[in-house]
Amino acid sequence: MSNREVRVRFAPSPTGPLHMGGVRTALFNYLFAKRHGGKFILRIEDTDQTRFVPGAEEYIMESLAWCGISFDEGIREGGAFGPYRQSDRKSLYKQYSDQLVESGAAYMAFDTPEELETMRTKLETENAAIRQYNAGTRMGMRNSLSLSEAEVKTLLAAGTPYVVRFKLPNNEDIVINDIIRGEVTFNSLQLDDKVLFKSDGMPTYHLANVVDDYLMKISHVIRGEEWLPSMPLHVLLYRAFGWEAVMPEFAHLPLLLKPVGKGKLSKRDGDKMGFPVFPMQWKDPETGEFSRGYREDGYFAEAFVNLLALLGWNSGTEQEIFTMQALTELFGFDRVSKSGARFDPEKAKWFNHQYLQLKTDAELASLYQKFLQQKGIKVEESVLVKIVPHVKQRVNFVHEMWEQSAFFFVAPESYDEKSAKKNWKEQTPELMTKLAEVLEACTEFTANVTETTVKAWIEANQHGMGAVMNAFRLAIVGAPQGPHMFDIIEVLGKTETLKRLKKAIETIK
RNA sequence: GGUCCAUUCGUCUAGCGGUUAGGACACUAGAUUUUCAUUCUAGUAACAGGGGUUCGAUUCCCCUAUGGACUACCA
Repeated sequence: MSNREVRVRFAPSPTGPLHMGGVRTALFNYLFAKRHGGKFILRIEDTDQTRFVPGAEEYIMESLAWCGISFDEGIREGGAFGPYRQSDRKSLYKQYSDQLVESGAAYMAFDTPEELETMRTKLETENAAIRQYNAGTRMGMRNSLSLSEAEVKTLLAAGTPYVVRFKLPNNEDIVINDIIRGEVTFNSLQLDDKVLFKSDGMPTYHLANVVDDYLMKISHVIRGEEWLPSMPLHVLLYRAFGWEAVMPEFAHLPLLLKPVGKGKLSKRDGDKMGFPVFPMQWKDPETGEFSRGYREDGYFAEAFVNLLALLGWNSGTEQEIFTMQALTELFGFDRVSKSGARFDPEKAKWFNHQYLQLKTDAELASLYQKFLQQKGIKVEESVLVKIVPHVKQRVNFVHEMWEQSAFFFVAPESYDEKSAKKNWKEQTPELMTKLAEVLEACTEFTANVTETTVKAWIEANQHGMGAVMNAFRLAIVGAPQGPHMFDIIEVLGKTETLKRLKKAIETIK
């Protein structure tokens, strides 16, 4: 690896919400930058004006901020290499395009979309081996290479729209080193003379990306595997510009695949299988349709980052839980795998479970209180601090604590029929009445004291643990669920406990 | 169709010529238990196939198969 300053960029296109695969690409860039004390840059690639989606740019920045992925330079952060939005750099690209045309590395093409379409279908029906617009076909098209100088002049004078195409070498092997994949070989005949500059006055991704990476002194291009096929074009561009000496190194990340079936992970999979594919909720400005997000679904940002980091990378140890800090110290491409990773929503939940257990009771109480507030339930945080430790290990998300602890806040309105049938026998009301007396007599209503007292009473009278406790649970909780009974009644307090017992005795038949 | 990339338990993965092929998620069983969970213990489960190279291949090479990506005046 060269010893120049590490400068990497995340270059999304603001055409919609950022997919979790995109977040992972950003994450790996960020980790690599931090690991090497380099800079991380956000560059917005919006050269296609027709695909602009309002709010997408903000969404990208907010999602990454939520994840704890920060930029050193970008449209908000500023920096010495700006502007960082390609539409704001528009005036810059034409000269580079012209430079290539002048040097003969590129040419002007006047073909209309219809003509291109005709060529493609013709080549397809002919079953031609090469269907690209390149050395094999370009002389049959209308461009500054096939037309005479006079014809080109006439077309230009008439204001005929044209694009600038890269002139690929004929039948040349291009061998490139990818940090993750090693040596990859392409032949120029299989590539095509890509459009570099569009007739609307904007550069295409290919030109803009190379020019900007050069101007921003990018040292490593880290992006998804879908870009691998255009790597040779980009390398050829660096050569054509004479920038090969400062060309960045390339690393193409494996893709995130669907949990089941074929293909890469898409929005549809999330809808179908009930998991988010976006970091945050997104409202489509056109349709008003909502897509769920990890944040809104109750995932901790740390858990989300952690699970993303392990999709395609591993530490080489058996450790699976990593803080962002730890990741920045350990991350390296030598441990990034080459093959695509199928996303497993079940394991995602497990990660959140792990992070939830790591939170302090006070933190969880505070988060849970916010959730309860939205539900219109007002509970003191001091009470929640007592409840949380009894339910946290049973849940993956803060909101799931509700179903595990609702009975703490609301006395049972009805009683689980199945459990009643099984546990509420003829002599149960009498037994519960006695139990109430035993509890009433407890001077201290802690779990410790009540448990010792009640158990002693059961034993002394040979009542049977199951007979008492199952009915007791039904009376207090209303269903066969929840934590340890004596922990529950300690939180409930003597008065409420006795009240519920009494009501159950009167109600359950 | 073409090009490129990939291929270890169902899934994420460790392995970098000699291992009882390891871990995690999920699953199953047992233990614990006042319910449901948790927890603990145990278990099922993989080198895509075929050729080489080698004393020896999961590991290196080739072919096949399968999967994926790309194949726009989109990124």
